[in-house]
Amino acid sequence: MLEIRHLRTLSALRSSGSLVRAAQLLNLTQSALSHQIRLLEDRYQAPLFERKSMPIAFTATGSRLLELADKLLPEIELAERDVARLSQGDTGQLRVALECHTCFDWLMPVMDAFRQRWPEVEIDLVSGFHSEPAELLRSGEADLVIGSPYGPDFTVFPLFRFEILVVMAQKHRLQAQRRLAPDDFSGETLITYPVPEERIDLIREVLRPNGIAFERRTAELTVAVLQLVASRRGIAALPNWAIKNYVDYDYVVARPVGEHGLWSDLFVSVPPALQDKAYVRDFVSVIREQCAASLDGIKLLS
Amino acid sequence: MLEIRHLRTLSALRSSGSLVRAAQLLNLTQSALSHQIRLLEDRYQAPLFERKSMPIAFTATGSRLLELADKLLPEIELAERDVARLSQGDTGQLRVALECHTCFDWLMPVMDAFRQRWPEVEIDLVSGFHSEPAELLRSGEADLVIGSPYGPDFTVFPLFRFEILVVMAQKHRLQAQRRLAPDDFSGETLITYPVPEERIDLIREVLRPNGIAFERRTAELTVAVLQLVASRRGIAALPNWAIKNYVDYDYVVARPVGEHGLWSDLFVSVPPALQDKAYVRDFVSVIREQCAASLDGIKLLS
DNA sequence: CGATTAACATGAAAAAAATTCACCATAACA
DNA sequence: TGTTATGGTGAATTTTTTTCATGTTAATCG
Repeated sequence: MLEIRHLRTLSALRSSGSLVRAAQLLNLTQSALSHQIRLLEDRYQAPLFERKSMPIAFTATGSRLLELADKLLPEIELAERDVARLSQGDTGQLRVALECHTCFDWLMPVMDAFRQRWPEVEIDLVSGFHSEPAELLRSGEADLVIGSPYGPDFTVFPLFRFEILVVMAQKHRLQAQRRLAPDDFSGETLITYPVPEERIDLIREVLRPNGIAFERRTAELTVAVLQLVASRRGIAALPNWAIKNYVDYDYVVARPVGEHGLWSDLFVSVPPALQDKAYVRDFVSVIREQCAASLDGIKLLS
Repeated sequence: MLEIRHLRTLSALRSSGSLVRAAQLLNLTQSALSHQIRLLEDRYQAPLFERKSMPIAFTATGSRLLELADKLLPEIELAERDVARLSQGDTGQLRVALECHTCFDWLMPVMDAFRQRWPEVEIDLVSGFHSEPAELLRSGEADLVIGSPYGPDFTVFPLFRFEILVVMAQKHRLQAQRRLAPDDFSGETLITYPVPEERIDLIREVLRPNGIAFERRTAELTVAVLQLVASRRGIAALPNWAIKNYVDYDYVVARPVGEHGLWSDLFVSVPPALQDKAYVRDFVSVIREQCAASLDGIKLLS
């Protein structure tokens, strides 16, 4: 029997273009999806999509089912939100604190989508870059932190993993290196956001453990950081998605760090009292979905 | 997770008014539905309906989900028919033969619904009352027979069980009996359709085994049979649903036969070649659904 | 060109879920 | 006050879904 689950799979398949990534989106294995699709194809006696192409191409049958999914899935989400409102009451507050400046890039569209879905929940950004986000959570000034996981005191929802790349000006002395080693940073000036050193992955994971000497200079905004980099005042370490456009247009050059690159994981942490709120869970889903769709090269967690 | 199955359950629950009958409609046990509903209620933290009332009354949450079901289920059926058409080709022919005259009563609306759903399938009634329906099937003059099961040569789909009641004129000598025994029929005139004796359940199951002597007279149409009964030319044995209105308006009187009543089972038989055709299966579903909804006192089979 | 990687398929095993079975409780009813 | 019909529940069972381990194929790269 056709089930909603199958429609979600089809939909994820289209938006991700491959079984592997659709599986990530759905928190399933690729194998599970393969079986799932095979069952559907058995049932309808017809293939649903062409696997050889990238992205996959849907057949007429597949497209018809996708059309169904497009009609049904939004209705279902709407209904489930209505039901959640009926039983949990509809008012709420969601003061979001950010641990990393760059997250702004994707948070704004996410918040817009969220406001549409939960008009009665007041969502706000807590401008808490200067104090420790965990403190905001503990003190009750924020309801939700996006950044490192603050378990076990708080309930943690995994978001995604992304690579931190080092950006430098065109024709920088390090441009020749395909990948950067710790020693390469000796004597360089690092442009960062104005946060404590331990909050900067490159310093915490690479420079300090290896005792590398470096200069540091700060800027508030991503564009400002990149502007400084481009004008040869130093190099910076930023998430791959945040710099993609600048790299594509040759404004700056990006290089991975170390053998496997420098990766960072992002989580949502909320007080246990909020963990079952439908709007909180929905907020997490919206982040995951939007980021998976719009941010290149990230890997959804768990 | 909410699934289509749950929406079907909700829908069946509304149209049948009780867990027991909804279960019949869905070919499940009452227990399965009870568990299913409990899971939903756990998930949404709210009851979906009031069990104490008859028919059950839905809560706001339940109603919202029903609203969803009403929106989704028709879309799903439409999509699945479209998909079936894509893979099986869309033309087809369905020549239906009837074993029992009274089935006309419900077959017309069913055929109308079917034509709406499968406009490209040519559905027709084979006027085959005079020859043996099984013969029509074997000779290829009909594609589908409604009546007794013609397995194992043909594929059989169960429809429903109904009670055959004996109808008599007001103040008939047998009216005093709550239930009729074989001997009560001695010397009575039985009004039947013009078909062989072995096709008439009352004769085959009750009168002949007990060696009861009786007269017989035939009429083509149900109204004609009832007219003869009402004007005291004899008694007749007819399905409970066929006579309900006449009994309700005191045109005739109905009595069950024997301790447990005389029950008959109805099936659809098709040649194996047609058994997997989506439109055939859909035809069967439409019959089951429409009859369960509109015919009083029937029990869906299997 | 062989090695490596990435994508999807597949059978068996495991896990999870749905369903049935057997039984209980309750209310309506004759 | 039994009788019947309804729905609930835990345990057992069956079915379905998912994972695991592994295979195949095609593309990529040094």
